[in-house]
Amino acid sequence: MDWQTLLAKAGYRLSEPRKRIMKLMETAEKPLNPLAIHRILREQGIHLGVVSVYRTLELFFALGLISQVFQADGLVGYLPASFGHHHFIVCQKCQKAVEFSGSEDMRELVQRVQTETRYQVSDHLLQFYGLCPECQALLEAGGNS
Amino acid sequence: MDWQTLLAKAGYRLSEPRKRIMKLMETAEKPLNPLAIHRILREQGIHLGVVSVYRTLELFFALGLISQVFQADGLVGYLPASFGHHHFIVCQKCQKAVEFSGSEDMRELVQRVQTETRYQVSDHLLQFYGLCPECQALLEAGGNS
DNA sequence: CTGGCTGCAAAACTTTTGCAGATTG
DNA sequence: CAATCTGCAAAAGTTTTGCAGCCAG
Repeated sequence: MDWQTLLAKAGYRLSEPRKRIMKLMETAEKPLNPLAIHRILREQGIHLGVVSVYRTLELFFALGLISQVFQADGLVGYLPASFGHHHFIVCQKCQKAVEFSGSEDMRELVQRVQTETRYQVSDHLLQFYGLCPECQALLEAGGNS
Repeated sequence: MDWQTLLAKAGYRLSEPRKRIMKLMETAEKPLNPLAIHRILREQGIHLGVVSVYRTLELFFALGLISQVFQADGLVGYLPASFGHHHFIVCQKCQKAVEFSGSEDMRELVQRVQTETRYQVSDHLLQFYGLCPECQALLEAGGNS
């Protein structure tokens, strides 16, 4: 089911601002926060109220259309969410992020942590930080700055 | 090496506000953000400028004395950091958090992700959310609200 | 003593709220 | 058309900056 259908089924309208924001999110490679989205759209000549950006992101997030990503510097951004668990790896140089699949590998760890801490684990947050292929190549090519 | 020595070696002074804040952090069970720390200390009759709290936390974090914790609702708080990698499990009911050890179990996963994404992994963020023993007991006792 | 540190005030920035008017279904 | 949605304005909340005076080493 595409997001427009999902939105409609949940009783929401397909407005122009929502279309614009989703279109941007769909192509986003880096985590975007509300003000960044507002700024980028404005640079493209699309002027939305900041408030609408906040409200739209809140809605999309509640509907599970986008995920929150925690950046190494503590800021929080959004990225489009595919289904299932959402784990991202973020490039520390260019911020480009991609999703990777699978929390299957974590079952053992979850077991161990439950035994060790006596907490009952119900969810987890897992992100990796590193270098994307492009930035690795740049560094190897000698762009060592 | 204790934090006071570490602070001194790094060329910083051991001021009263810093002592107060570290004393609070050392006993913190839940992630605390700057304003919360300011509020708690004020409730204890200790009045610091909000600014000092921000600057002190920034310093402690830079020195690795405290860690950032990402809460399920997207807010960021601080907790004391023991050494090595800092992984926390946070209670979704009372926010109490404890550290758990070991990223050894993640080696395989890191390998797989590196192959899958072609990113070079250098760091990771791993947190669990769940129920602490106390909150589990409360729920079982019938406090099902 | 003296350079770093605190805390005030104020500015800058981010996020939320209330409401009139535009827009979607 | 009617209810939802947008966007402005303004408020509320958070974080940063500048600076005078204080204090740890």
